Amino acid sequence: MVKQVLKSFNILQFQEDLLQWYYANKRDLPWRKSQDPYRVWVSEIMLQQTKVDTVIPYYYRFMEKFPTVYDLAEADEQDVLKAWEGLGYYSRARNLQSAVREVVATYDGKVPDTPEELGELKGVGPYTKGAILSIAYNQPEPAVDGNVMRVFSRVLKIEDDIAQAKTRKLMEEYVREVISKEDPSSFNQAIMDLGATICTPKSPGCMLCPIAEHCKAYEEGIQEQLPVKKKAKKQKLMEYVVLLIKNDKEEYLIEKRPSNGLLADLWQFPMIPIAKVNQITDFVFQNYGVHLELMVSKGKLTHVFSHIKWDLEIRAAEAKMGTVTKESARFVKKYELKDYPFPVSHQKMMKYID
DNA sequence: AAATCGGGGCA
DNA sequence: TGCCCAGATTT
Repeated sequence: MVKQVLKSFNILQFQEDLLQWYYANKRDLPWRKSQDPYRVWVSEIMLQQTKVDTVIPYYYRFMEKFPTVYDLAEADEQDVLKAWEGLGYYSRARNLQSAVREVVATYDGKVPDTPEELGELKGVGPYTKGAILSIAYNQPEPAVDGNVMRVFSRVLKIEDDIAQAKTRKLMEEYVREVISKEDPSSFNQAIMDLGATICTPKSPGCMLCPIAEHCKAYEEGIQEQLPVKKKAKKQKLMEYVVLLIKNDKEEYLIEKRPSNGLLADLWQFPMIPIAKVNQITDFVFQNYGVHLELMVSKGKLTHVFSHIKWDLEIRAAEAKMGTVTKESARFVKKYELKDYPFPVSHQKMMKYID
């Protein structure tokens, strides 16, 4: 099947046209200044489901704080999460540190250069494994991300649903056949640059495309119809009251979220499910050991995740007595809040604090 | 195979 | 609003 599609495809000419364009037009990105596998690795984790422009400032700060695998391996998890604060998908940060510790312990601090060893590391899936092998170690391995699937679906007119897992495997087969054996690092990065700047999801710039003459979708004028992707289902609504609880020492009650699930290990102000809205003081006393006097509502805000939508009402409260009984909760001064990693939704609430 | 896991930018 | 983004892991 793969060979059949590629029968009428000039692989060598495609490689040359793509690479010539890349050598002349490649983006100047901070993680392209060296082939240090650790630097490549960090960049690839940060770039998962995240735009280049968003990553750049995080990447600079992270590499300054954790320049080598040893610095990251020895760091406190909370410091790593603080460096990741606002970037999202926080399990990436925890998995990265866990994997780096594995590299220090098992591979003497040297990032592995085989698919088998790399694939065993936490947070390193098929894409990241291929990206490290090709970009840092110059091996002709596929690194199939959203860009690659979009470009290849158009160039070869592949109409499979790219939301399905088996389609990624199919794409890897194509890339193995088409990838440059002389410069696989540049080849993979060239496809990504092309996907990010020319072969974009909407209104692709085919008139500027260096490989338009190889593109079956362009030939038929169906580039806007590809790739095929099943629609995502809409977010589930979750409603909470969020309490900004201040005690007589001008401290605020915060708690650490569980180490599994949504926003794992990040901190937040206490959230009360809307179903308990009529028993807030009881709920807080039972769960936190704190007696409350509820104050005015400070306003509402919404926060949208990939699969959940939070509707939040912000409510002030004063702690009257009692000691905090919840293990994961504590009162902290306003100026100490900056030392804890908070999700963006709770950063938005800081402005309601006196 | 489908659900989970964040946040920002864009039309 | 819905869609996409240099995806991986869990169910």
